[in-house]
Amino acid sequence: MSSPKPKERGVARSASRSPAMRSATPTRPRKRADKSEARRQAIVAAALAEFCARGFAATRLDDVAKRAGVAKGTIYLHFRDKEALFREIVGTMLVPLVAVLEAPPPDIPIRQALERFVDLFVREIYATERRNVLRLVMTEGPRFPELAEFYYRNVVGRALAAMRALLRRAHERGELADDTLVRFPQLIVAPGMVAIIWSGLFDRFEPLDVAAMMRAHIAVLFEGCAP
Amino acid sequence: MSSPKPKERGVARSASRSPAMRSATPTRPRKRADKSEARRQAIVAAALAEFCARGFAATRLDDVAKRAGVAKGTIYLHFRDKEALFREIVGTMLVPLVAVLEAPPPDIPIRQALERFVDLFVREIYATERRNVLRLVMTEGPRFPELAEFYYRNVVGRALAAMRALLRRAHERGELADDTLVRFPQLIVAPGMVAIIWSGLFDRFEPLDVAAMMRAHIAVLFEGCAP
DNA sequence: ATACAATGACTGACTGGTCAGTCATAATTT
DNA sequence: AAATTATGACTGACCAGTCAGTCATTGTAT
Repeated sequence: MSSPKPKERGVARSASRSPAMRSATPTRPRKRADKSEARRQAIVAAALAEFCARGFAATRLDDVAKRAGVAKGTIYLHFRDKEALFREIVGTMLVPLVAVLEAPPPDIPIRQALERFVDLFVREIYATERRNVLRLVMTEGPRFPELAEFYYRNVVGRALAAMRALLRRAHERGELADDTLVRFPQLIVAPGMVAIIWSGLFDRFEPLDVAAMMRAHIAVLFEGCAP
Repeated sequence: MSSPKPKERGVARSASRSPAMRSATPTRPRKRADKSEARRQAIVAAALAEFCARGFAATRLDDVAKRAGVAKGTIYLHFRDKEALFREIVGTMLVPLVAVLEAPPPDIPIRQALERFVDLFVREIYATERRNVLRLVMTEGPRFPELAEFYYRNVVGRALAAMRALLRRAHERGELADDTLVRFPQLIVAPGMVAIIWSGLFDRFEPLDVAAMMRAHIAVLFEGCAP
């Protein structure tokens, strides 16, 4: 938190464009900054892979550097230390998605809204690297209290609040029999979380069709399982 | 698997009794072996706490020894290495519970059976150290393929199979509208898993009443959430 | 019963290897 | 040439695992 060595650029990076923009083709523009940014991306990608495979403590920065095709010292030009690199990864990749959840409430039946949510989850999280990021948060969170707090404030808390608002509106409109789901919005996402854990542990023994399971879940929630 | 140094005693320990049994009170018997066993227990308990708090890679055996009130070398008299100690812990604490699940199927309505299951989960897992063991498996499993396999074969797979059998019987008896839950028994336990993760990450921000949530879950499953 | 010897559980300083983070030097860009 | 960026050998801390030595307990002899 003290030494200002690596400028620890905030989230808004790669936005500016040098005012004295060279007249060269804009498709291969400023050499220096671009290469630097590309390296940064390579490091982030490599680190994500290594952290996912080994966890925070067991990941070696030598391996990250090798995978990124970069010398170890280069990592320290972009990130203050191992933890900063870790935080960059887990703090960056999921936040944008929350905004989608918080978007103006579509005026459709609640069941349809939940089905859209399931689609979004499968498509934008489960089928992408974000799934691994989520798993990282679940597995490393207990050892990084600030990370857990960040996630509660910026991801989980907000997502759950949006979900709750959606459900409450539906309840008020008479689309839900009671307020159970409003009180426990976790019940909606639980199968998704379990699927993420399952995929990391047991998929090789018994693969799980997440999309089917989550659709089935919504169906049971609405229709009940009694005959 | 090779050097026979720590005798790696199997499950059946503390069974034998020296033939030349001393006539002293049987309530405070053989001093040496008892102390040894007590130490072993202390090490296991200390290791469980440390592994839960820091994860496998970041746990120091020096700390385990200190917490157990024992010298580091002593650990190696009881366990071949750090991993053997880890496996002892996670491989021991949950298996016995599975037998309960596989017990002769009680002849009660499926909903009641599931409510019993929820009770069992809350009482015997969530409210005990076993919750932390389960979390350890979820968080460290991806890095210990044999551990994941052991768990699939001896815990998760068996528990899910028992659950599936229970649900299938209910379906055949006409107590369930379709086979959704038979195909995805994970849907029954999902809220429990989420609760375990939640407790490690977010309980300090927003505590979660697991028992209430799981009861609500069963209720929604059976009654549906439509008005 | 008392003394003496054998046992082996326990100890903790030590070793060898690993790895995060540094910095003098080299390469590249301007 | 000056400035910026990248490199990788190096350092020092850290830690799993070892082993020679200690001593309480147990067994044996007097």
